[in-house]
Amino acid sequence: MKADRRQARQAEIEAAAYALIEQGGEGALTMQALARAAGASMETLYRWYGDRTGLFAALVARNAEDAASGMSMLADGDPMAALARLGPKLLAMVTGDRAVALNRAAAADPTGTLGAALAASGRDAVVPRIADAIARAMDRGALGPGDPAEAAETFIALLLGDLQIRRAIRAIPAPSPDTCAARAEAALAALRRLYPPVLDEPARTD
Amino acid sequence: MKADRRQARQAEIEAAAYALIEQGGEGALTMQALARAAGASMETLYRWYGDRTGLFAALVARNAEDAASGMSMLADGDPMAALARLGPKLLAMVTGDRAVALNRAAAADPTGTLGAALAASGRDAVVPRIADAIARAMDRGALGPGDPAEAAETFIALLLGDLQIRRAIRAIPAPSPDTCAARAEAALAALRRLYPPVLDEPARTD
DNA sequence: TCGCATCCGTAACCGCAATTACGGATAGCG
DNA sequence: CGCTATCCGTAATTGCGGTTACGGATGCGA
Repeated sequence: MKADRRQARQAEIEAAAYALIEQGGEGALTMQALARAAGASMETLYRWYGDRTGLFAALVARNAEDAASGMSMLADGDPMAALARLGPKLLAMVTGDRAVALNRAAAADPTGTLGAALAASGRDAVVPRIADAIARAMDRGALGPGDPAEAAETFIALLLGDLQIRRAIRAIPAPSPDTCAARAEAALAALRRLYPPVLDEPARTD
Repeated sequence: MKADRRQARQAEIEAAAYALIEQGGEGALTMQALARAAGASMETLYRWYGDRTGLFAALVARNAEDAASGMSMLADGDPMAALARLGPKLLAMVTGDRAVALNRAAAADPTGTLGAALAASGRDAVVPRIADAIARAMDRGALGPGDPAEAAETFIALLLGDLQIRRAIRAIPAPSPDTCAARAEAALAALRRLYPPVLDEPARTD
């Protein structure tokens, strides 16, 4: 099987895995169920992914790719506008069925491998970008001076709060897009009040 | 077995259960291991708790009792001082090994029973108390006017952030008491800046 | 065309832990 | 003193799902 063909096949398998997860929870993602749903054999699954944890690690990696592609908005343009666009999207993503299922799987993994991968490709990748955007906003005067890393942590705390753990334990349903938008807006407004811009020249829009 | 004797025996069993959890993770809490550690029989465990989920529910209930006893500080005296004392304790509790293990167990429970119990006896019990304290602080002028419930949510978000889910997936170790204290202080300071007290008479101390 | 590698489908194998069953001991109680 | 209820200790039972094994099909290079 040529390399690109195999890439495509893996994408199919992982898509089937996510379909199982989103439909029946991460408990529904058994190797047998995946083999049947993807039309693959056990032998292939184990040859390609090693074991069940490896499969989940691959899912984490794929999720990270998808997430990163939706985050390019942070790179350029008005940083505050970028944060305003990022907030709802990020919130919806981390409280979505996929991310929640991955979190549950990581919580159930005694080795911590999955959790480390999830954190590395998720939070640890996103927060520095947010800190960069905040630093640019501070440079422009759209936010008052301060430690960008600390401000980014505060923003994340305001935006996400404890929603993820509450989702993980099934205490709350997935928030609606409207809820995500409102919460993101409130988080950004609070960030502005915690780092109030100096008065004379509030911001640029270039 | 008389009722009080049985109460004491249950307390022993549940203490043994927590000891197992804190030592080897929630995966180490098997019914057999608990029976041996507590010197109890399978028959008794199943007669008293029904099944494994029932056992965890009992652990949640006991944890809630212990937590509530440490929260009486919110009732009286200076509300801001009460929040200042509560913050580090609450943060240390929800990121402690016990609470994290219960969260993991709830995440692994497909029925959501455990998660509902955990939320009801935990967050849903605490946040209204915090809102009450904030309302009193607003009345006294120690905080500026606003919606106490909303302010309580903000305080929780600032205090806890996403620490719980990161603990659950083993992305971070348990925070030290110093870290808890610093974070709680920062959260309260931020709350003051988001709800700045009016100038003339900042607070009372009665 | 032949041989090899890889894949599919299905069927074992296997360990683990929840759950159930049972015999012996002990305490309250008429 | 027997009787009953409850508990302890240990041993089956059971089901589930990860993992492994194997026979047949398919494609690809020599």
